[in-house]
Amino acid sequence: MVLVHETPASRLSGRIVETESYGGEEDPGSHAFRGRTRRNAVMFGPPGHAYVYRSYGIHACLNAVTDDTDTAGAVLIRALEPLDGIAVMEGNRGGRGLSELCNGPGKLCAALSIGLELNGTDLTASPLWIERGEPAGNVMRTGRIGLSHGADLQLRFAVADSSHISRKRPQVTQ
DNA sequence: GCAAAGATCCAG
DNA sequence: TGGATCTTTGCT
Repeated sequence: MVLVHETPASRLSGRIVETESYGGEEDPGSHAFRGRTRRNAVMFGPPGHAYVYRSYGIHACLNAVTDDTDTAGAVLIRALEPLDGIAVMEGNRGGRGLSELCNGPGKLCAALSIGLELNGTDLTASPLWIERGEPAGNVMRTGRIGLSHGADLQLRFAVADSSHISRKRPQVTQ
């Protein structure tokens, strides 16, 4: 799968190499765990929309809403392998190495100029969308990262041989 | 109204 | 290893 953000200046895209999935009230690690709130309202909306939230007051993180209306569920995009607009991404990220451009949820949003103004946008009718790319290679399944609850659930998926994922040797491999 | 924690990142 | 930095949330 390939994430594309078409900006007025350039086309920015990258192959999705790492994701985590989040559920609803049954998932203690999800923003939707305690029900619908102002921030996570998009997760309860129709699928195919972008859920962008602010993390630690500084970073933006991008999710794709997956479950049907009134059922919370989303996939967090955690890392990309840069494809189009690499020079622009390096500029957005302050001139980092290629493997440092998008190897984290906050980083890839900075690189692709994805901000909170894109929260709730329809991924099928906006400058931001996801399209089918080459099939992923060796996909490993591990525990989710950075959570204080539900981190033991094996809901993180990453391409094992990619050099663009956030962590090389995770806790558990399949 | 106030306090605390958070799906992170970077520098030292 | 800890600081930056600020919004959302829940409790008083």
